[in-house]
Amino acid sequence: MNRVATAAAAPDRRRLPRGEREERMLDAGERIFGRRGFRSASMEEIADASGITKALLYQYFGSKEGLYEACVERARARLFDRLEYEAESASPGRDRLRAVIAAYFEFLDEQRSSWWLLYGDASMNAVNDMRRRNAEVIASLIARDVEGADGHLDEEAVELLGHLIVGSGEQVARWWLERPDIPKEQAIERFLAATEAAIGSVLRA
Amino acid sequence: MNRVATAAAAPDRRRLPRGEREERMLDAGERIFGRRGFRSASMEEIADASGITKALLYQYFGSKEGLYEACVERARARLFDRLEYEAESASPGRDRLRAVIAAYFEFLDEQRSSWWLLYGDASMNAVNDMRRRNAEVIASLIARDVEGADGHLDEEAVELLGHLIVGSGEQVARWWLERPDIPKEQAIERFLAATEAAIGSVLRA
Amino acid sequence: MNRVATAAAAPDRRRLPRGEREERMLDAGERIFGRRGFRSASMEEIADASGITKALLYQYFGSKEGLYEACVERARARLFDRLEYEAESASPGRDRLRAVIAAYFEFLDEQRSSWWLLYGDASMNAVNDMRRRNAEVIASLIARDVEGADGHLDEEAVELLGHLIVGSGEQVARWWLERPDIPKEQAIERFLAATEAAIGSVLRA
Amino acid sequence: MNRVATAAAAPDRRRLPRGEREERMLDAGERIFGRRGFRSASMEEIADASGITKALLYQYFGSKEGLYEACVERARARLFDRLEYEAESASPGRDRLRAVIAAYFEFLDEQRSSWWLLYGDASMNAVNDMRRRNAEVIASLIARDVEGADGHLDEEAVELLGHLIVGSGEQVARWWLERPDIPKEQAIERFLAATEAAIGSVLRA
DNA sequence: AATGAATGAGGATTCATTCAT
DNA sequence: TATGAATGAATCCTCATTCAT
Repeated sequence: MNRVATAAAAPDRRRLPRGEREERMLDAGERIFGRRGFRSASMEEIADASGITKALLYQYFGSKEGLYEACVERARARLFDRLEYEAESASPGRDRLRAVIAAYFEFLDEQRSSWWLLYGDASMNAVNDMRRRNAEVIASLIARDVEGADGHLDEEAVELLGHLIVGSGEQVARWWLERPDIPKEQAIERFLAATEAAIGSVLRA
Repeated sequence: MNRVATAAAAPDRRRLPRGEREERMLDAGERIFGRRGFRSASMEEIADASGITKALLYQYFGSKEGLYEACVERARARLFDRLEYEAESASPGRDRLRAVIAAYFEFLDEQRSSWWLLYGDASMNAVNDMRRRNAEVIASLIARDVEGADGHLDEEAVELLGHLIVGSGEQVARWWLERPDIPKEQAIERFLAATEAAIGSVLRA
Repeated sequence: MNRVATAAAAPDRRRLPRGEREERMLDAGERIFGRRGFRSASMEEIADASGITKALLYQYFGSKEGLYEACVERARARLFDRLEYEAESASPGRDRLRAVIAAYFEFLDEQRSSWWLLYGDASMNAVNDMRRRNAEVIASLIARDVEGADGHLDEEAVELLGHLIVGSGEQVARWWLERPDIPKEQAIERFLAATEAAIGSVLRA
Repeated sequence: MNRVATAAAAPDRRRLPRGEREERMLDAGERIFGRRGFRSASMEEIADASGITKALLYQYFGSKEGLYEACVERARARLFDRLEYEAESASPGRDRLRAVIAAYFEFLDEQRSSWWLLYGDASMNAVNDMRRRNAEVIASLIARDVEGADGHLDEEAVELLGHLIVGSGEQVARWWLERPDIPKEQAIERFLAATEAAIGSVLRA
């Protein structure tokens, strides 16, 4: 019964548009995976947390791993959309780098819940793939700036820098998030200084 | 029964001194955890691989987690003993840094099997604890060198550098181990350049 | 698949209403716990005996202890529903007491299989809790009869009587069930005589 | 080394006379079985608690069940030696009954640790056997008193009384030990009144 | 007489996943 | 589309017990 319901008022069950249901599942997944890690999280708990049944989770995402990947992907997109937007908006050079790094720390600060998906379970392929992709994006940002200035470019040096920055960003984030006494601005300036110096030094060599 | 055996050669069954058995269990643990990750590895498989029964594994290490931690600890010790030895042997400054970094890449190259224990499952506390300890060791190495030269020292800057180097070292390792075409010396020089520049730049700021 | 089955007769597999399955699990639990005792009984065996999988047992009862408690509870209810029904039906005084005691021996005689759940594993909390509750019920039956007659009442004396009767009933049952040569009526009359005398003597004191 | 030691000063290891070692094992068994129940208690824990090795436990008692039975037996002896001593010392009739019951409550009060062995795990044969033996002892005490007075005797009535008293004594003990506010004397008087009345009423019938 | 190393077997519990409805 | 009932397969861990020394 309750079939003909005004779309707006229907309080909780049934008849959510596909997109919205999906979003809720991802929210729950993010929360639970974040809390427990991939292996320890159970589909049961995720289903409960999103208020739908396990069977539906499988209909939407196929498997636990599928759901996990979708969660990681969404979290990554949230971060990188922002970083790329900052990169576009700022003028090249040091300012652009600062803008991107600042946005990164901003993100960490705001989205503590989802950060785990980005750095969490290193044993998952999805996480390592993401690290690789992130390194590539960073490498290409570097390449663009440098190319502009100079014209030629050592591909592999830039690649190494991409990974180096991804790794340092990850561990510095882990550290900073547990040190609430360190002011964000200080962390940003130092990370910026280190990164800029590293890039310069490697590319100049 | 009691087949006539030369006391020395009796290969593996029964009555080994505690230390030796322990070593074999850790070997097996390292191998299997490395192959499968913490959660997917089963105590059964590890027991089989070390030629003993699960029960004995529990008698020695108390729990799966206990065994895992012992494995991580041993692998870490192998690495850091070496790094610290190099740090002692070399003269301060750039040479010392190069010696340590070179030893690090050497280790990666030789001990692919155990590297996973160091960087493997970020969801395990043991791994994160290890990252923290490693960052502290690195920070104190930096501090020693810098103090010598100058006398005062920004504690938190050095701390950040410790974590930054741990993180970049981890991800650069991950990358380099999958790129057999990149010569070790090149990787070392670039990582050295980046690291030295980062240290200098952060401490000078 | 889906062998042509008359909807009604399909004997046991798949898709039973919750209540019915539950009942069958409890039957099996009662049988197996009764045979082996709590600790020696295995969930495996109980699952097999009820024709389902262990997992379902856990879905319904949460744990072995949960299942055990449910079994004890059901057996206790079977007994006490009957005793209380008899107590209501009979007229106060000696007749009521005889009716209740007779019903108790009747129950013992008919439900040998479930009696173990009531007196079985004294080390289980569930059993001790049950003894306490039974003592309370008996105490309140006594209290009602006596109050009617007289008006005032020593609470603690009645409490002691409740426990005394629970204990003697338990052990006399244990004894009588192993002495098939003792006629039920004789046992009833003697237990009645003892109980009535005990009540009178304690309350009069 | 340390072979020729003065018997008195040898601090802890080796060279305990058999009897004393055995006593320590039984002490530990009593403590641990009492705390955990038969099935949950582990030989490991008992060995640790008595400061000797599991293997020795097996050498002395053969099996876990053997050890348990020895513990039960010793505890039972402690109680019944006392009860029988009281029975001998007192003059026949009501005084004797009171003396025995008083000694019983005394024992409960003093030996809370061992009481569990007497009433503990109803699923163990040893406990049920003991209940039977206790019932027989009590029956024979009753028989002796009554015979003296009168000459003839209904065997089965006395037998029932034995079990009735064992059972009520057990449950009343369970109750009283959890009700520290009930004075011992009151409990004794009431239990005495009930028991005497029960005996009288059954034997007269 | 006493030990510590070692084992075999079993048991509870959990989970991803499927299927009838 | 959505559900709740059901499963099969693993997995960790514990224990009584034995045996070489």
